[in-house]
Amino acid sequence: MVTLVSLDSLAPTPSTPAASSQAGKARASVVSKKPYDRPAAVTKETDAPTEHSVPSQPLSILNRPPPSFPTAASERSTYTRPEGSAGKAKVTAFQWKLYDLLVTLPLGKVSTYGQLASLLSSSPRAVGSALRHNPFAPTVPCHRIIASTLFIGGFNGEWKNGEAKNGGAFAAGGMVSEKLELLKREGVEFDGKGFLKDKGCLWDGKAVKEE
DNA sequence: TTCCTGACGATTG
DNA sequence: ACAATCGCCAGGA
Repeated sequence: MVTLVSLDSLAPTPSTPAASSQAGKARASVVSKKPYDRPAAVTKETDAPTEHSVPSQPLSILNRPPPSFPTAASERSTYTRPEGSAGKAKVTAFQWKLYDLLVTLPLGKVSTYGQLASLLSSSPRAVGSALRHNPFAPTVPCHRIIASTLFIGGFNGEWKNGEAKNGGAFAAGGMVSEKLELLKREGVEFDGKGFLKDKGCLWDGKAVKEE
């Protein structure tokens, strides 16, 4: 059993909403140059963090009973995402496929967007997109997915970019902190810059048989 | 339908 | 070693 440590230190801040918004999406109607989508520089366009009217959902996924993951087709056909969660109400076929794959990822291991994409004959971007809409966390362990660089990556909509690179301390945001904590409990640790310590924790891609 | 945006990854400068 | 581009493909508007 998992004894949940109290995560009082987690999710203390309302977090800066900056990154998730379209940072510098220069409305490229004429596509000669695409502004790359990395929210590297924090633009202060969105400066209305004061409200955050989302007390309905506790910030910590860890303090919430794990949602059940429907496996029967009949249940899936009627399933709708809870209000407030990202994405459309209906879970798409691709997403079910991805979630099915994810639940075979062994505890104590991590995978990458690229690896999942490869296994599904899709693209890493599509995988990331589907993961961010995962309504079944942490039952469907999207927290075990990191970037191919072994960087911790994102969680629950937040993405901590390579700010770790600058030698500066890697300051994970609230949600990413939870991802780190979840993984830590599973025996997967990251260094001070947000990179996976032990490459041995990488998944070999083989599903676990549940006999 | 068409267009455009992403929790990415590999290449190129 | 970095930073900026390009390609990918699934979803949403």
